[in-house]
Amino acid sequence: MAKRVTIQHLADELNTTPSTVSRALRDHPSISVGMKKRVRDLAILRNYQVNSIAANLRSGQSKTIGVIVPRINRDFFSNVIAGIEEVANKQGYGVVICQTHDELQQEANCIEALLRTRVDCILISISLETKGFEHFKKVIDMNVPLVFFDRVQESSKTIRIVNNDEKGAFVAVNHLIEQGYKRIAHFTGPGYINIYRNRKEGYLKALKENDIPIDKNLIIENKLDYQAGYDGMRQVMKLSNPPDALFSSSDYAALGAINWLKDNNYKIPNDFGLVGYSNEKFTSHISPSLTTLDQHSLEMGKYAANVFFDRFKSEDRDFILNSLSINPKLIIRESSKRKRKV
Amino acid sequence: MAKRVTIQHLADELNTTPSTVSRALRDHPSISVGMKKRVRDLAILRNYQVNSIAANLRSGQSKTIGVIVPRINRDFFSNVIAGIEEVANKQGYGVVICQTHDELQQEANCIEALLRTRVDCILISISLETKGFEHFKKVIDMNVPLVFFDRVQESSKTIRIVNNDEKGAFVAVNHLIEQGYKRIAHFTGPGYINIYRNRKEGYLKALKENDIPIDKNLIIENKLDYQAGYDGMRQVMKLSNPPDALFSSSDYAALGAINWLKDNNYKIPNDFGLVGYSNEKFTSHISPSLTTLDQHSLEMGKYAANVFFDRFKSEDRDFILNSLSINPKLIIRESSKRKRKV
DNA sequence: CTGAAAGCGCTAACAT
DNA sequence: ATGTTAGCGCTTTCAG
Repeated sequence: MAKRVTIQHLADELNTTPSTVSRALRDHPSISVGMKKRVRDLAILRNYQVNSIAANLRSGQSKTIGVIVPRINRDFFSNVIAGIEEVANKQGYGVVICQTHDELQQEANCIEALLRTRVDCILISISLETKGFEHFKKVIDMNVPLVFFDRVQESSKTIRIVNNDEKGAFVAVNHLIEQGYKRIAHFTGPGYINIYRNRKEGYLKALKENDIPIDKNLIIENKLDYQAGYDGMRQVMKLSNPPDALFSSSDYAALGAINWLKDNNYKIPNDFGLVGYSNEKFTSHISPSLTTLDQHSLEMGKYAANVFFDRFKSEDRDFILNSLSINPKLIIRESSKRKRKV
Repeated sequence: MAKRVTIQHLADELNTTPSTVSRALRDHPSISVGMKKRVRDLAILRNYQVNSIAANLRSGQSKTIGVIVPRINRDFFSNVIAGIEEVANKQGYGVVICQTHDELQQEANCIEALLRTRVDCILISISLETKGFEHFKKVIDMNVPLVFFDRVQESSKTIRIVNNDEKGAFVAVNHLIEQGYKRIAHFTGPGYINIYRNRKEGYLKALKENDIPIDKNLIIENKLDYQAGYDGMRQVMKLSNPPDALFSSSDYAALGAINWLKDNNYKIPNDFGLVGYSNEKFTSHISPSLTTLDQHSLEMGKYAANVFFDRFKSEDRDFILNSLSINPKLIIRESSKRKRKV
């Protein structure tokens, strides 16, 4: 086991001190170019690697950002993460990712783990099970900046980056109405989660503005995964007065719905129109391709990370807003395009 | 900024010393139950959190495993990661994840970053661009255990966890032949990557054993993403003697192929049969659903992590194998089921 | 059963 | 421009 080479070794070999080596390595202005070169050459030669652990302990910061998401294999989240990484890396920060699998207990575990590793900041999109704020208390107590994105905790004063879900839903449902659909169903998630509640609001608002009566039987709250979508579709289509369109708060549930419709010989978009949410990659590859809302996930990640770097790092900016809202963009595809336009 | 509570604070308040507090917290046998209780109660009361950075510096290990994958938003990789996390967390280890986006430069960056943070082990599936071993040298030099999985570096003596890709491919192609397909095309990736080379071997072997002539025009090497699949399909179908089936080394490329076929009015599986690779979740949701090979991704992750814990941690096991091979499982779905059986 | 003391590798005031 | 010194928070001999 070759012991790892430290700053001390380099100093000894160059007949100088650790401080000089440290400074040389980090391009400190008051070190002569000659010394810098000698130090660096030797560092490379000896295959020296900074020990960030030691550096972090000393400097009191870990130079890493902790990110907590429900699951990493969603395009939405993996793009957000990519955005965070882009900004963080540019600032010399690392990113560590945890997934909660949409479980509250796992979320608490993730927080504990990140706190122990002394991340400088936590960016989080909460799990489906998260209602309370207790497990975030510790983060606040330890003075670790906390930024919520997408699925946020609203009972707190902490910063939030969200989509304008209500507006997105409103635009989506209006689009369906324009295409001539009359009875529009809606798949939604738990009402205590901002995004689902807001999307439902947008849905209701669009119906009202178009004088379409609201039918509670057409609003289904479920897990929003593939199977829930499949089952939900069957459920609403068995009504005496079934819908002719669906606005789903999730692309996965919309996919389930599409497959139920296909299995039962409905023609999309003629018999039935659909709009999903999130612009997951598969939505453009399936047939019919799925109309959906793009949430600018990459940008959302960048914003979230920048909140930390701007708000908590530099005092020179007067960053007073607590909540940043990004407008989603409707991507119209085959599943809802009943009328052809020029 | 409330300064964070340390072991020293607790010691002061209890009129004891840091060593005692440290031991009490870690359930050291030679601390009285009374003391343990007092320490722990106070720790909770004061909201004490170990500073892993300090602990790691002292103990010389970070208790974290570094994982490097091409991209996290593939079901295959995210499942492998889940497997790794499961094993690691059980051992009190954390996991940090890096993605290379299939770029060599990013891969090198990830390695550097993980080395700096002094991860205790690196588990990696290499990028599409990775041919050499140079950037792994440093890992070996620093005595950090290195485990390859799935896409592995074969020119080294390091441990590898792989699928039996050749066998998987062999089984897949045999299945197509059994279903009556006569001319089977193949989409593959760079030949210097084990998985693609081995799958191609399996494909060739199956053809040979069934006395089917090999036609090089039917073997396409591309990026294996959706677009490459779409374009590749067009390319082979324009041949004077086009294929009637495809074995694709990637589910995404197979999806592209399916869509080209649909766009051109081919009927699947009657006119054309397809088999993909990896059992990505979407393969069961599209129509026709895609026959593919499941790689036991979760298990692969567990194996990879356990290699570290068994081989590098405990000396009591004689773990001599350098390469562990897992048999993939053919999942037969609509895209290749031409003959109906009982 | 508990305390004293040293040190992990690095950084940064404070010298010189 | 470089050296001296102290210490980040924890663990771990070694002594009682």
